[in-house]
Amino acid sequence: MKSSTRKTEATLPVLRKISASAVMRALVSGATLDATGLMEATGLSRPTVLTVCDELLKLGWVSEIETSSRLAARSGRPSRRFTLNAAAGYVLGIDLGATKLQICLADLAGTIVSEHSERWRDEHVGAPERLMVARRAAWEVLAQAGVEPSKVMAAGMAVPAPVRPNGHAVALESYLPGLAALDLRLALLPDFDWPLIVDNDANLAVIAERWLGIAQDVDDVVVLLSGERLGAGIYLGGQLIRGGGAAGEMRFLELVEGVGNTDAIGGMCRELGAIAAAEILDGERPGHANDSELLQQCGGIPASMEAEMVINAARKGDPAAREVLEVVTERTARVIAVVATFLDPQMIVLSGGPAGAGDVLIPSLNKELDGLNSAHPHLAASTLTDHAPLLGAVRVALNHAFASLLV
Amino acid sequence: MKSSTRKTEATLPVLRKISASAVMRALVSGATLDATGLMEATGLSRPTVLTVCDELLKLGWVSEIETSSRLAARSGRPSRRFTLNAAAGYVLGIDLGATKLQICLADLAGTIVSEHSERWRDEHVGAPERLMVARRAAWEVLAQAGVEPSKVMAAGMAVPAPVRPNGHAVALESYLPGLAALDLRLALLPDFDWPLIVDNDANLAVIAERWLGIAQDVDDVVVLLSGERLGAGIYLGGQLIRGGGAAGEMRFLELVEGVGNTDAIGGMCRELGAIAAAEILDGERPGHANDSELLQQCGGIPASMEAEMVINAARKGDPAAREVLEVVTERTARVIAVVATFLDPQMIVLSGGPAGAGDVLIPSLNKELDGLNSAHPHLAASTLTDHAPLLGAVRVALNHAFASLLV
DNA sequence: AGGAAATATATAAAAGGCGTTAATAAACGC
DNA sequence: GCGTTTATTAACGCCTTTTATATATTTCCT
Repeated sequence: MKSSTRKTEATLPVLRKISASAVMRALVSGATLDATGLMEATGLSRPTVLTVCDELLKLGWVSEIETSSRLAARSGRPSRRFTLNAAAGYVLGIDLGATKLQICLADLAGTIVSEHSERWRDEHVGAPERLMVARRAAWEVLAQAGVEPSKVMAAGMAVPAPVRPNGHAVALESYLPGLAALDLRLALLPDFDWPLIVDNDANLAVIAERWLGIAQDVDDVVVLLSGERLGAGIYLGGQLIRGGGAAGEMRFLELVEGVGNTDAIGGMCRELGAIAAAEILDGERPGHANDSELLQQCGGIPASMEAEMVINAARKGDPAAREVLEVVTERTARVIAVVATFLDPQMIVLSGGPAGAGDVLIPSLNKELDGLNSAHPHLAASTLTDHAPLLGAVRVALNHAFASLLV
Repeated sequence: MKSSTRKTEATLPVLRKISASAVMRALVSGATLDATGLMEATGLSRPTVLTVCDELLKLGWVSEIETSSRLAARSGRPSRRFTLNAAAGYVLGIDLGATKLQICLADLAGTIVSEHSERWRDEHVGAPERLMVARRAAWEVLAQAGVEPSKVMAAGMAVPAPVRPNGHAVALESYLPGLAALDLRLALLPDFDWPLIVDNDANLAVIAERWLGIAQDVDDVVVLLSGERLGAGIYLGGQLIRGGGAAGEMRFLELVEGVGNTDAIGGMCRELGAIAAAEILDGERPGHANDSELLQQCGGIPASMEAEMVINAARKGDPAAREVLEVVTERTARVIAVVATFLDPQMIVLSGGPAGAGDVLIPSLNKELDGLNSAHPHLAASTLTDHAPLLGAVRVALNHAFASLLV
C-alpha cells in the first residue's frame, strides 16, 4: 500500500548505468548501429558510446558486426557496428489457453526460434495435468532450438483468469479446476528454475498489441479478448492497469442492459452459428428464401452452422446473415459503449475469435455505436490471430530479462 | 501518440539534481530535519546533504531554523535544521463549481493562507461571467493574505466537465453555457499570467483524497463525486487515469440496468427528499404511521423534505426512512458494482453530497453490494466535505510548482 | 598504378563535476 | 578540560565532455 521510499542512488556509477541503458534501448529493437548512430540515438558523446559498447560487448549483451563486406562504402575509416546479441539469452512464452497450450522460445530480439502448440486432451482435466504438459513442452521447444536451459532468462505465462499482484497465483475462480489453488511458481519447480511472470491473457494481449500489433505506440487502448470468456486488457496512460489483479474482468456486464450474460459475449462467435441455425429452422420468414446463402454455407445442414459460415454469407451480402450479425453486434456494441465511455481510450481492439471477421464486424459495430450515446474510439481488429497472449507473455519475459540493464 | 525519444541526460549535474530532488522530497511534507535526518531520508552523505541544502537555501526553496532555543538539548555541536520555505511561493486553487465558486491561496507547504467562497448569483449565467468573478476573487485572496502576485507560481482549477489533455479546455458539453467553447488559459489572461492547470473536478477530488483525505497511500482508488452530476476520479496503478480526458464520465450508466439516468444518480441526495415526500403523500401504508419520524423531521410539510431529514430519520431507525434509503442505495450500489468489478480498485470513496451521510449509506451500500455478483472493495466516505476538488486543484498547482525541482 | 589529400572514425589526454570516505575543526553539555 | 555531536575541509575515484592525435579507408590526381 505504502509506496516504498527508495533510497537515492546518486552515486557516480549510476551515470554509467544510464548511459548503458540508453545504448541498450537503442539496440533492443534489433537495429544495427555504429557509434555515430548511437550518438544520435542517445545524445552521448563518442568516447562514452564506445566505452559503453565495449563493456556491453564483454558482458555479452551486444555483438559486433564484422565489417569485412562493406555495404555502404563511404570514405573514411570504417565504423564498428553494434547490434543486440540476440543469442545472449532466451525467454519462454506460454499461453495456458482454454482449449490448447501454446508455447514458444524467443531470443532477446524477440524472434521466435521454436514453438509448439497442442490441444488439451480429455485426460488433461485439471491444472496439475496441464502444467505437466507445459513442462514437457518447455523442454521440447528448448531441445528443438538446441538452446541450453541455462540460457533461459525468464518465462512468461498467460492464463485465462485474473492473477494476483504477486504474479504467481490466480486470484479468482477460473475455467480450470485447481488453478486458483496453485502457486504456479512453486507448481512448476523444479523444471522452471527461471523467473516466471504470470498474467491474465487479456492483459498480455494488450501488451502484445502495443508491441507488435495494431496498437503500436497507442498509450490508451483497451483489448477485448473474446474466447471461452470475455476479458479486457486495459492499458491507460502508458501503463497496464491491473487494479488488485482483476481489473478488466467483465462480470459487470451482467448489469448492463441488453447484453445477456458474460458467457454469451465470450462465445460471440459460437453464438453466431447457433442463432443462424435457429433462424433457418424457424422456417421461411417473408423475404428470406430458405435456400439462402446461409443454407449453402452450411451444406444444407443447419445444425452444422459455424460462425465463419455466417460471416462468409454476410460478406456476400446475404440479408439473413446480416440480420443475425446485427443481433450479436448490437450486444457487443453495448459492451464497447460502456468501456469506451467510462475509460475514454483512443482505441479498442477486438482480439480472439471475432478479430478474423473484423472486416464485417467493425463497420457494423461502428454503426451501432453511433446509435448509442457513447464515446466512439477507433475500433480495430487484432492482426495477431490467436498469438496475442503468447506474444505478450514473451514480451513481459523479455522485459524481465532486460530489467537489470535498463534504467 | 508516439512516446517521445528523450535524449539521455547522463551529464554530471544530473547527479546533483537527483540529490537535490531527494532532499526536497524529504522536506515537502513540511517536516523540519537536520543533516542527520536528511542523510537517513535520502541515503546521501553528510557533505552532499549540506552542499545541497546550501544551494537550496540560496535559491530560497529551503529555510534554516534558527537554533537559539534548543528544544532537545543534547550534547555536541548543535545541528543546522532545515525546512521547506513555505513562503517562497504560493499557488491558487479554484473550484468553479456548479453552485458556487471556491478559491484559496496556499503556500508551498500546502497550508491555506486565505480563502473565499461565494454562490453564483443569477447574473452569473455563463462561463465568461463566472470567470470574471473568479478573477476578482483571485485578487481578493491575494490581497487578503498580503501576497504579491509575482509570488504565485501556479494555479489549479476544477471544473465539473471533462477536460482536454492540454489542460486548458473543456472537452465536452458541460453544465455551464459557453465553457466548452473557451480556452480557459486564454480567457483568464491577462489577470492570470501564471501557469494554469485545469482538470475535471472528480479527477482532482481523487488527488485530494490521496493527499489529505481518506485514501492516503492507496494506489488503486476511485472517487465517486456526486453533485449536480456524477463523475468518477480514477486513480490506478499509482497514477490518475485520464484517457482522452473524459475517463470517468458516467454517461455509460444509461446502459446499466436499474440505475435510471445519470442525473438521478447525481442528485442522489436531492432525490432522497423527493422520494420520501412522495411516500408520505401516498398516504398511510400499513405498518407506517403517518406521524413518523419523517414527518417530524420536515415539520409536517412533506414538500419541504430534504435529504438530510431522511438521513436523520434513518439514523433514528425510522423504518419508512430506511425504506426510502434502500431505493436509492440499491441504485447506487449497482453503479459501484460496475466500477468495482471492472477496475478492481482497493477502495471506492464517496464524495460530494452523500459523503456526509456515510455512516448511514455505507453499511447499506455494503449490504446491497453483497447481494450483487460484484467485487467488493473498501467503501469509504470522504472527510473533505466539499473541499476535495479545491484541494486537488491546490495539489496539482503545487506539483507544477515543484516540477522544476523534483526529478 | 601509385601516392597524396580528404574523410570519417578510433583513441588518448585533459578538464570539470560530483559523491564518498577520512581527517580536522567547531560548538556545546557536563 | 573532556566527551560528544556536527560542520567543514581534503583527498580520492569515477564519469562525461571537449580537444587533440592517430588510424583506416576512399577518392582523386599525376
